[in-house]
Amino acid sequence: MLQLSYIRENKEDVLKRLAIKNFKDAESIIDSILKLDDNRKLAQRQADDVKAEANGLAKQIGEMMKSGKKEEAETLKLKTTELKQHEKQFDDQLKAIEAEIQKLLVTVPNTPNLTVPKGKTPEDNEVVNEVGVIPVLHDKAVPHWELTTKFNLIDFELGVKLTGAGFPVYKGKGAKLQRALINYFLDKATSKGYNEVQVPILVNADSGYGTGQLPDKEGQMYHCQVDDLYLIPTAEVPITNMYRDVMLKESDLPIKNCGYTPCFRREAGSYGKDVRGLNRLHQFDKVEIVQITQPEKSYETLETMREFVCSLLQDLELPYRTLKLCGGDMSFGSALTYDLEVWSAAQQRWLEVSSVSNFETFQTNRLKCKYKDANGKTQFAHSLNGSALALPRIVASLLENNQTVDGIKIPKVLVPYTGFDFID
RNA sequence: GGAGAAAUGGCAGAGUGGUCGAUUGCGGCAGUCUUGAAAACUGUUGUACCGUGAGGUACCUGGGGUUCGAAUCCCUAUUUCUCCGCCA
Repeated sequence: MLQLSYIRENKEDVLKRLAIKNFKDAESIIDSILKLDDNRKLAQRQADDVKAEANGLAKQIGEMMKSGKKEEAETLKLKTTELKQHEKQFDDQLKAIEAEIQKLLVTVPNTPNLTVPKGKTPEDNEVVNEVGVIPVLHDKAVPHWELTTKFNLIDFELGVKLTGAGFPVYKGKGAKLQRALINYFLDKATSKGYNEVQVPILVNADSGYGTGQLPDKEGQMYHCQVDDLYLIPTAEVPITNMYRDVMLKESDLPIKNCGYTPCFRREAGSYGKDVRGLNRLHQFDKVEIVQITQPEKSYETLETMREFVCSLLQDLELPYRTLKLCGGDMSFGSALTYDLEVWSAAQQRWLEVSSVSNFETFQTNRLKCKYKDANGKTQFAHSLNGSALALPRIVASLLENNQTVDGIKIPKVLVPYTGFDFID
């Protein structure tokens, strides 16, 4: 959520940036917000004045009662009854305006960084680099959904029976490979100073609002209505919300957390060949990294996070490319996002495996996560997060890229974790 | 799941209808003393909003109510603790 004072002071800049994100009706919404805020100020002043008067009278009544001037007190009481009605009226008015402002404010996306490329579709994303060698497969090479069946690694049909499409059952070496990747990712993150946390995978609505999934992505999350809890779409939600309503000290920063969780996404509206096999699932595993930093350090931090994720892909010997997302392809709350995509050799396409973003104060404003700087001034911290990494598409490209006529090679770095170096 | 108790500032913990944004201690910050530090002593120390300012308003877990006036009384939600039951 943008800060109202920031919008007021930088209206032109905000509009210019929102245009990069192709946010429709930006000007009319911003104008409505500012106008409502003017009304809010007026309403508060009226409410405060009435309350001040009532408070003063109550104090007088108290003194009169004490000194035995009962009759005078009774006359004053009559006066306050009238004031009370005004008070309620102004209060209701104020509350209504505030609710209206909030309702509009949460629909405004974060302002992108000025270096974000203009554009509307994934085709407009800027390719930052391409690393690694695209493998040339043998004649009989097949996509991963055939390999997982052939080597009995994943049973998609069984998942359909247990739950539905998009909930695969991993078996044998397939299951072990999952565990190996998770452990490898966590070990590497903790070796870089990230503190490992294990968090709930169901969160309440406050947490959903805190990181911006609500109200923007309401329909994308599984919702347990009986208890009004949401299954997390990413560990970002619980991990970042650990700092909701928290006042940090500057010496606490940067905060670096990592955590493994399953992730749940309804993916309403997705279908077709792009969702085959492991390409798009309703439940998948992911290790997430989250940082909270001082504002002036967040972009530097974003780069180190991106480099960290790249190092994982290099270790896994997967060819990848880095994209700087254009305004139209960025998420609601992000100010700058890098996507990392691995090459899927049998499908002949790039698969997104990580998204690394700087949210600046967009989340911390909602979370009310502040810190005291060296001058004793409190201000919002910046929050960042990135996938490091999401498993399914990593598995897809590992299997496809490393297939030989006899079986599948496991990258060296994973062998200590899997206990095998070949699947056949 | 049943019965009871509780929720106050960064922390601990007073406060049971008016003079309470809230005693006190610890912690933090500043100063005195000291070569420096510790100890001791002195002062200071919540957040948000409105107002050019003086100042005003709100907040004692959240929400509602009673009252001229609520941290204090009532209702409700949530959480915690104790006892009982159940249980990976």
